[in-house]
Amino acid sequence: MKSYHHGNLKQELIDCACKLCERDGYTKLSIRSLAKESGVSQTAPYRHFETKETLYASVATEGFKKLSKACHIDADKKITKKHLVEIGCNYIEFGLKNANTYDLMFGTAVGNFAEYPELLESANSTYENMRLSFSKLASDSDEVIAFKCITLWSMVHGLVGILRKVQVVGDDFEEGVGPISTASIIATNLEDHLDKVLTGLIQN
Amino acid sequence: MKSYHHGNLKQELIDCACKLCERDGYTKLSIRSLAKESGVSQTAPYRHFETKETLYASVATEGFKKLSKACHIDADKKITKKHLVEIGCNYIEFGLKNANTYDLMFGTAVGNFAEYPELLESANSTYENMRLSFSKLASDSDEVIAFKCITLWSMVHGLVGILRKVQVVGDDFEEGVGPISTASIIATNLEDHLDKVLTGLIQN
DNA sequence: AATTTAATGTTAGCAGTGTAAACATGATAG
DNA sequence: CTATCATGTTTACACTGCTAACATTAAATT
Repeated sequence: MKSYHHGNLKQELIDCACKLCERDGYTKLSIRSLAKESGVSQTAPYRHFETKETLYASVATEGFKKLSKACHIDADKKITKKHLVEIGCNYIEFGLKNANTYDLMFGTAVGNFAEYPELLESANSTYENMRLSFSKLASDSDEVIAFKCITLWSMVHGLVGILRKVQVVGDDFEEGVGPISTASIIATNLEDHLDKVLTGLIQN
Repeated sequence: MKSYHHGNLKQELIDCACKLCERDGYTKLSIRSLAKESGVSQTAPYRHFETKETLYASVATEGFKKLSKACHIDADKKITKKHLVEIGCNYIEFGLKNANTYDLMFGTAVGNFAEYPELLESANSTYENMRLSFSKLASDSDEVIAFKCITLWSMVHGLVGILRKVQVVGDDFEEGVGPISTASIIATNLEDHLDKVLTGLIQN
């Protein structure tokens, strides 16, 4: 016989939401189905999440934590360009392998991060980690470091978007000239590619 | 007295959808509200759009046409790096000024472009235009041109995403070091920025 | 010109959604 | 032991995408 109180509902809902979000995309996720999945009444989740956006925020928070971890390289030692390439590759790999979660993190489903302290914290910490890596690469000023950081971020973020989108666009172009084949070449030589575009950004 | 047949419903629905999509975001758009707006019964749109995704596809198609136009530079004459920077700036400007439409075009709301011939055509033609511009810049091989094109595209696409996202992330960093202030510097010096990152990509 | 057909509209209704309000249960603090 | 409060349930509302059956009228065929 099951007890009236679940005991660990909030965490179970988040875990389940993360799983379903990644499997079907966040648009397919409904609070009701989530509740059913956890064997609980359809409005029970509202005791833990004020609105659906709050739930989204929790899933996105988990996403940023994972992204942060994926992009972390443990090096007290001096960081080289190679490390940055590695960070970029890991970032892109995360974006491609967790595409649906990535959409939630960088789309408009959660309107204002500032309303969700944990989300804000995890997102900022992802940025901060990247920034630290750059700061270990060269003795640039803080402003220059921040600049390089945003630039790298937008590069890898853009690659994730385009590499994904291009797979969905028909390829009635000549061999080797269309977006799909081109993107797939880039995708299979990610390291080389990142190395190349990073060269314009940093020296050494 | 109004006639039973509207006469131009499909186009009116598309126009209205474009407007509402851009104003409120595509998630807020409902077929029913759209129908009401056009003074027609709630299921009338289904005579012109099989599913909601079909409607999305039409809006996205309009978006790609506008983007294509925004990125077009008329130059039979030789193209320079400056022109590419201009294309990039126009692209980013479009993405920022038509953010909600841009989401529809590059998000997952329309799953498979190949199912919507007009959308496919308009998206591919946007790419083809960019490619042509690059081909007039230098006498590279087709493969190299395609490569540069995808690279530029992912750069500007990424900048659109990050510049937008960053505005939504709280900025509890030191002055000039956080993502918001950094991004805003980039945004207000877009030309310089693009020029810099493009330099690694092309020579001349 | 008359008639059939196909395109385009309407009405009614289903199943699913987010969310609020009122109530039930039971863990915990006094 | 009792009162409180977090957490669960039931019920209900307004909204959504979409389907089926029917109505109207423009266009095609005879």
